[in-house]
Amino acid sequence: MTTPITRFAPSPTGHLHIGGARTALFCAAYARGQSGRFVLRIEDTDQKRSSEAAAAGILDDLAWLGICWDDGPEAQGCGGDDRNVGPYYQSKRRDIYDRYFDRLIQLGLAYPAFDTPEELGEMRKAAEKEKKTFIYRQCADYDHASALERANSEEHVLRFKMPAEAVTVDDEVLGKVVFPYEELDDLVIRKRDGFPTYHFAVVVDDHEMGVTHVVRGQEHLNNTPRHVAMMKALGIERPSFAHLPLIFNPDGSKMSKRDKDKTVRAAVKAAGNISETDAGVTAGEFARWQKDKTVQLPQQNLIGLADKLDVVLPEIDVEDFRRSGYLPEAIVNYIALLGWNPGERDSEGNEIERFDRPYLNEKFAFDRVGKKASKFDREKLRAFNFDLIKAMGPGDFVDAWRTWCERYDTGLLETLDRETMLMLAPAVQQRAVTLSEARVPIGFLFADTDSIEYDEKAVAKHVNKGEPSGLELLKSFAPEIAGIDPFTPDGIEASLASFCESSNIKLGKLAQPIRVAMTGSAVSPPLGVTLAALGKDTVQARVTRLLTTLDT
RNA sequence: GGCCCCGUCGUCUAGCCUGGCCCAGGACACCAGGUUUUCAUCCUGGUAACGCGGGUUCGAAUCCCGCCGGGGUCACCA
Repeated sequence: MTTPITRFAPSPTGHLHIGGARTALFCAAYARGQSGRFVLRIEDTDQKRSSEAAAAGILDDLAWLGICWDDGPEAQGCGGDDRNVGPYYQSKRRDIYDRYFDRLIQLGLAYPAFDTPEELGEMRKAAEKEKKTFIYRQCADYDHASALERANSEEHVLRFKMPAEAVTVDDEVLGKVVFPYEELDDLVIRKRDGFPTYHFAVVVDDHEMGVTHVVRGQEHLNNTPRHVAMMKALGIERPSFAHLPLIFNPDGSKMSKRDKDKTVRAAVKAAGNISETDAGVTAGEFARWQKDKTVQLPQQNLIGLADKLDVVLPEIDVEDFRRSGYLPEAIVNYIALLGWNPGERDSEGNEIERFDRPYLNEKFAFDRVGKKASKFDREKLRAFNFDLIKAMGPGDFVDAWRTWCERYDTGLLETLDRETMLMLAPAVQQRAVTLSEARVPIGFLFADTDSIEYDEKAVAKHVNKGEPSGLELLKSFAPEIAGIDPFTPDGIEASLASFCESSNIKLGKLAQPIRVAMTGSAVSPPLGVTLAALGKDTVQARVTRLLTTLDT
C-alpha cells in the first residue's frame, strides 16, 4: 500500500479559522495514524489578498495547537522538504503550472478566452434575467489556432474545456455524488495576471506532492467535479476525497471571520458616539466599514473598539481562542469531536469523548466522520478547558498561566511573582474556566485598600448581624493577626481554627467578616490563601479599614 | 432560482449500513438535592430527541417514496 499523504492548504488572508484548524487536525491525525505524511502548502495565488504576515500567523497558530507538518515551510520546528516536492508557496511554483498549462493547450483542452470582466458580468446578468445559471462554454465557431495567435499580443485568461460528460465523485464521507455536465462550466484556470486559479493549482500541486487524500470543508464539494475532470484530462490519478461537514455558529449561521466585525459594528451603532479616531482608521475607512458588511477592520483595531465598547468579540480564529485563554489541548479535543467521534466506550459504558492527540491519531478515520454540520458550542469547549485546568499540577498550571500572560496580560506578571502564583494556583484552578479568567477570583489582590466598597448585603449579613456580631468578632480577632507565624495558608488556617475553638464560635462566623474586610464581599477563595497572598500588612490594613469605616 | 449536501434531547453525538437487545445511551448545558468557613470544586438524582406523511414488515430511529425544513455553491477568491 502506498503511504497516505494528506495536505492542508490555507490561503494566507488572515488568521487560521477554527474550521481550518479542524481540517488541519484531521489531516495531521490521519497522516500520523497511518504512518503517512502531512503536507502544508500555502495557497497564495491571490496576489491582492495574500500576505506574508498572515502565512506566518497561520503557521504559528498550527504549531501552537500542536499540529505539526512534515513537508512544508520550515517554521516552528516543523516542515522541511525531505521529499523534494517543494516549494510550498504556490506563488513560487509558476514554472510548474506553466508546464501543465502547455500540456492542456496541446491537447486542446485549455483555450484562451478574451472576454472582459465587464462582458462576463453582462452575460451573467442576461442569464439571471432568464432565471438560468450562467454557464460559460467555448463558442461553437472557436478557432483554436487563431486564438493562440491572438493570445500572444492580447490579454486573456485560459479556460479549461469541460468534457461533455457527467462526473462522479466518490467521497469518503458523503459517498457517491454525481454532477451532470450541464452544471459544469469551462472554468478559468489561468488568470489575466498569469497566476493559476485555485482550481488548477490544487490539482497540479496535489499531484506533484503525491497527495493521496484530499480533505477539506464541504463548501468545496461543488468544486470537486471540476478538479476530477481536469485530473482526467491531465492523466493524473485521482486521490480520495473527504469533505468535512461545516461548523456553524449557535444560531445556525456559518462561522465567519466577519462575525467579529458584525458584533463590533452593531455595538458601534448602538453606542452612537464612536468616531474613526476611536477606531484608529481614517474617516473614509470607518465609513466604508460601517456601511459595507464585507469590509473588515484590522484585528487590533477591532479589539480596541471592543474593549472600549465593552463587548466580547466572538471567537472565530484560533488566535481568538488563544487570547481567551483556552488551552490548545482543550481546543484540539473539542474540535476533533465536531463531526467525528471515536465510537468507543469506556469501562463504565460511557462514550469516550475526552482524549489526547495520540488517541486521536490512533483512532481517526474518515468512516466515522459525520455528514451533518455542527454548531460550535462554547459552553462545552469551556467545560473541556475547565476540566483540563483543574487536572493540571500547580506547577504546570502556573507555567501555562504565565506563558499566556506574557502574550496578553503582562501587567499581571508585574504584580504577581511565580511563587505567589504557585500558592494561588489550587484556588484559581478551581475557579477559572480559562486562563484569561484566572485573574477574576483573585481580583481582590489588585484593589486599593482605601477604595474597597463594601457590599451592602454582605455587611448586613456578616458584619452587623449576630450575637456577637461579625464586627465584634473581627475586632477581637484583629490583635491575633500580628502573631500569625508563619503567615502562610496553613499557618493562617491554623490560627483561625484555634481562635474559633477557644472562643467557642463556628469558623464561618469569623470567616465571613474577614472576607468582607478583604474583598468587600462575602466571596473569596479559602481564607488561608486569600490572606497569605495579600500579606500581613495589607490584611491588617484592610481589617482596620473595615473596623473604622463600619463601626458605628 | 439551478445543482449538490444534510435532518436523533437546547447543543455535540451513540444507535442507522447488517430492522427486534432502543417506550432510544452518553457528554455539555439546565433543574433539584448533598458535602463544604463563602464562592467554587466535588457527589447523587432529574427534565429533555428519532422533522412530517405514506409505504415495506409480525416488528422501523434503522429499508423505500413523497413532503417540509436547514445548509453549501453558482468569481479572472480560495
